[in-house]
Amino acid sequence: MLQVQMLREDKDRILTGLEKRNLPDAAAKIDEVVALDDRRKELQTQNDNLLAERNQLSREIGDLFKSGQKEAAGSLRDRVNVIKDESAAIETALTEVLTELDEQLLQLPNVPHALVPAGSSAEDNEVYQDHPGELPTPGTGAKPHWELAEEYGIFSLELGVRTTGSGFPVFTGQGARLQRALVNFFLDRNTAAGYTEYAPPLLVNEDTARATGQLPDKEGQMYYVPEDDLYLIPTAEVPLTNLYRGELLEADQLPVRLTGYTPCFRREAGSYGSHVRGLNRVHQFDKVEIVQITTPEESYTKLDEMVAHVGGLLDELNLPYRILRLCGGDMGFTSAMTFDFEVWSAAQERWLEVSSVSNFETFQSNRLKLRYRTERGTQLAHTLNGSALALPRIIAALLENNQAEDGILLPEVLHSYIGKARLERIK
RNA sequence: GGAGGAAUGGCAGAGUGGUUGAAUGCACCGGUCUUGAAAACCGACGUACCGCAAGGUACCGGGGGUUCGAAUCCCUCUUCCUCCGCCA
Repeated sequence: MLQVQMLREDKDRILTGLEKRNLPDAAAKIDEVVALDDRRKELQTQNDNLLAERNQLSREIGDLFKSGQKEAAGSLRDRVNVIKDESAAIETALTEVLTELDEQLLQLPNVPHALVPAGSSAEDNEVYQDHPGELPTPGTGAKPHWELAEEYGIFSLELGVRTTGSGFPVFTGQGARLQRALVNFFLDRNTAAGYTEYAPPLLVNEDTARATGQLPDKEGQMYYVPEDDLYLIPTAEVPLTNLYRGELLEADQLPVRLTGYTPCFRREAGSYGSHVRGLNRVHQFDKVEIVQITTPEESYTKLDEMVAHVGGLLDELNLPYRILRLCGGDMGFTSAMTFDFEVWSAAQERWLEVSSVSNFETFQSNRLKLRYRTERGTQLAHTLNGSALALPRIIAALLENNQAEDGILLPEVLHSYIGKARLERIK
């Protein structure tokens, strides 16, 4: 959530930024928020003054009672009762203004960083780091991962339909082992890089979902359990970042680095078709996430650091990838800058997104009330997160890119995790 | 699910209607003393909002109520602890 103070002091920069998102009527929306906040201040000041008078009179009434001056106390009490009525009326108005202000503020997306390109769709994304050299060509007859999955017994969508419904893959045998191997590999690398491992809850309450920005923006994308008013997490970002909701950190506690493995649940309402075959888009998938909490001065350095870390994981897996800097129109609601990692899927001959690394600046921390102490007082921290990494498309790419006569050749870093160097056909 | 108990500042822990934003101890920070450290002593020590400032307002788990006045009384919700039941 944007801070009103920022809207007041930095309107031009914010407008320039929001234009990159093609947000209609941005200027009018900002003006309205500021006007509401003006009204808020006015009402609050009025009310504070009334309450100050009430407190003063109450003290006098107390003194009068002690000295036995009952009549004098009575007349003061009448005056206090008048004040109470006035104050109640102002508070009603204040609550209305606050509600409206909150609603307006909730609708404003984060302001893209100056380096974020303008644009309306994925086509306007900037190729930040292209894959060097030729893309691998596995040769004619290369099979897409959903065919390989059958041949090698990696996962079954049919079994998922039996237990649950479409889009819930069941990993089997060496496929399940591969998945576990990748999770362990990622967690080991992340913890070695200084991230502390957490295993958070997979269901979260409404406050948590709102603080990281999933609500109200992505309401329909999350599975919801009405009985208990809980949401299944769409990413570990939600519980991990909320671990620090409401905290006031000392400067020497920063940066905070967290990592966690969780299944992720996404309704993906309305996306069907050939481009979502196999593991390309599923309702439940495994992901290892990294999160950082840091200062405004350091957050973009940390973003670079996280991008480098994720790139290192893909290097180790020997997967061809490129890095995109998302344009304003393609970026998430809460982000100020996002880098997407895409791996090349040789058989499908297309890029698959496997990681998204973002700096949210103070957008989340404002909702989280996540601050740290400086010499000049408290300040909102910056939050960042990224996938390191999302599993299904990594598996898809590993299968497709590494298929050979004698099996699927696994990258060396995985050998010890999976106990063998290649996956074998089961039929 | 049932029956009890509890929730106060970074921590521990007073406070059951009136200058209590809150005693006291510990921790932390500044200082005195010391060659240095410890000890001792002195001082400072919550957050948010409004205000140029002085200052004002709010906050003692959340919400609501009673009262001139609530950390303190009432209602309600949440969480934690103990016991019983159920259970991976």
